[in-house]
Amino acid sequence: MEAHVAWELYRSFLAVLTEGSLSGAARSLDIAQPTVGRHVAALERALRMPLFTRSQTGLLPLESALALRPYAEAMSTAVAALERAAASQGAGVRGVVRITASHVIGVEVLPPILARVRERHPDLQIELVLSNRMQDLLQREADIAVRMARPAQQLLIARRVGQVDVGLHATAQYLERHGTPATTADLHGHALIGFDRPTAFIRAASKSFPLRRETFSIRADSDLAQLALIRSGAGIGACQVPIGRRDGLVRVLGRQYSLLLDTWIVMHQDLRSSPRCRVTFDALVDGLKRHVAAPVARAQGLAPGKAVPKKSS
Amino acid sequence: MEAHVAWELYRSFLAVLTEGSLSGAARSLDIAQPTVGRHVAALERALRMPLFTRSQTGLLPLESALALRPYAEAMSTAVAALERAAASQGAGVRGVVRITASHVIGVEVLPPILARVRERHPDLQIELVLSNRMQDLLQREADIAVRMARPAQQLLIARRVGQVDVGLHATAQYLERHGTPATTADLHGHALIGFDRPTAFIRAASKSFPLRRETFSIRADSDLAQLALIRSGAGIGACQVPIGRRDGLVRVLGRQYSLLLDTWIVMHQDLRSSPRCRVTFDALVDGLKRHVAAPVARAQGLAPGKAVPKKSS
DNA sequence: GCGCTTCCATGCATAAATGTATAGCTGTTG
DNA sequence: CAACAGCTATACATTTATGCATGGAAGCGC
Repeated sequence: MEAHVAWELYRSFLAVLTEGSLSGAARSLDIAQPTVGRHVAALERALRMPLFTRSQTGLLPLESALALRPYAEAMSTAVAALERAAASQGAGVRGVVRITASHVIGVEVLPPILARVRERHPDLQIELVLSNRMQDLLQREADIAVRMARPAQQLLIARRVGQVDVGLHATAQYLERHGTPATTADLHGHALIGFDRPTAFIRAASKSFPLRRETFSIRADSDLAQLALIRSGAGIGACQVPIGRRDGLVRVLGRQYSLLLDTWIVMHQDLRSSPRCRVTFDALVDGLKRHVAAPVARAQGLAPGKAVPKKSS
Repeated sequence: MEAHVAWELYRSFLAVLTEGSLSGAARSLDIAQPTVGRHVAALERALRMPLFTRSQTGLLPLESALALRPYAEAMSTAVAALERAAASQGAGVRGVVRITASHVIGVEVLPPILARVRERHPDLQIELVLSNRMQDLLQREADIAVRMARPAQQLLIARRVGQVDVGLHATAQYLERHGTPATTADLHGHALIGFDRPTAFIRAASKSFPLRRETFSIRADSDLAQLALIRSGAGIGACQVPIGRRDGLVRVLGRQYSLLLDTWIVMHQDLRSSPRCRVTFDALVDGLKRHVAAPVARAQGLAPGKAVPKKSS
């Protein structure tokens, strides 16, 4: 490894890795193809190891290159975060905020909240990254995350917005046709919508009630697909109670099947002083509190208000 | 913010930030001072914001520069990690491993363990980073960490090596001169060695027994200093039981003052396949298990073996 | 098999970044 | 107050990196 490796080389290296060819990398970086080729060659010389096997169809990364890839990606996300921060400098709510959330939250819950923020702050730009892996706040892949677990890192600011209840739901039409199950045993013979391969979350949920792949007659790994299936009357499946309620779904077996998920809004503490993040953070806390707490916890408990229809517990 | 900011500029930016002057940065990067000046100017132009106020005595970073600093540092640590990984490519146990641990562990416990590893693997180089903030594994500031808490990130491999017991200790000479306290009340009047400003760890410990600054007649924030004070017979203070035992210290009030710390060895899972990290990880697990478990848990409990002398509980 | 596209590698003219030398300013020291 | 050491900024020669044009090789579709 030579004295100084120019950081540019790493940028080209990563581009080749993601594009799969010198030409592609050159296009994406808006530089000339020979330049990228020279960068890769220089890097290989500097690190004293081959990184790719050249062919006429592109560059095939060697194991060594793959091993280095995560680090180059870390550089890249750092650059992205820096430039995001730079673009948002100065007072006022402007610039880009990247939010990460689960697919369901991102599709079903966040849009109206974000629309409202944007209306109040037209100079604010929002990027929504939907992903179920949530490890990326420290690396600054996102500025703010909506999570279903208390974050353990002390560099993060976390605000709990409450617990969201997950229960079994179906459409009224489905239940009219197939009957409303009154006990767990009644679920047999129903079209149950569930997961295909278990995720970490499902494994955790299995502690409350046994869940096996074979239990379900309709399987989909995408939460959104499951939700869509429930909505279209395909059967009985799990979804967040506030969403089911909003969409006129009927909750089945009530609190017998209930999974309370802690919900947190999380942000890196460095961003506390950034107006754009501050505002978005507060809006998310507010919006999700409204989504999570008010109608649900009460409908679930004993408080008055519009109760979930046809509760059968 | 302009289309493409050369990554080199960020390197120079960070160097100026840490060195405080263009000339200093140039020296540290081994390039010419005007080059660094041009880099900073180019970056300011690209980001459309001033970053420093120039003076004849150096460059003073503006708030904007300070806000961007963490990101530039993230880039830098990514580069360091990449180059570390690159240097250790190929089979065999060679290259650099960075280990982070608390000051006490790093000074009192790790050296013999690391010496043994190094003897077995002469091509292995070890960097020891002592710090009580432990947030840095994901950012790859270090490859392996010795922690006192279960890590919550799922990208990390963690192995529990047991619980290390922390108790009150003093030298035999001190106790001969001042008497051995038999009850908590007896501690009054003794020279108690403790913290100056409470840390997160101390706040957590306070849940077990009340700790206040005023309790102590000798205060030092450095764990190592406290340990040195105990060793030199200055008074009674807390230290890890295995260390006290090894150094011939006498435990005071035995299990009445006992704080059990879970001890974990943690590594990023990407490094699993790296022989150098693998070997070091295993050696740390083994060495710390030996340090933590064997003599202590037994001496503390009821198993036979060389008991801690003069136990007074 | 022929054209078409896409890829990498090479040679060469040009543009860009770098280093050297130097001037000017500031703060410190005797 | 003069000498000195440290810093930045500028001018200019030179090295270095880049882009462009081109050649050859491989895959794809007709």
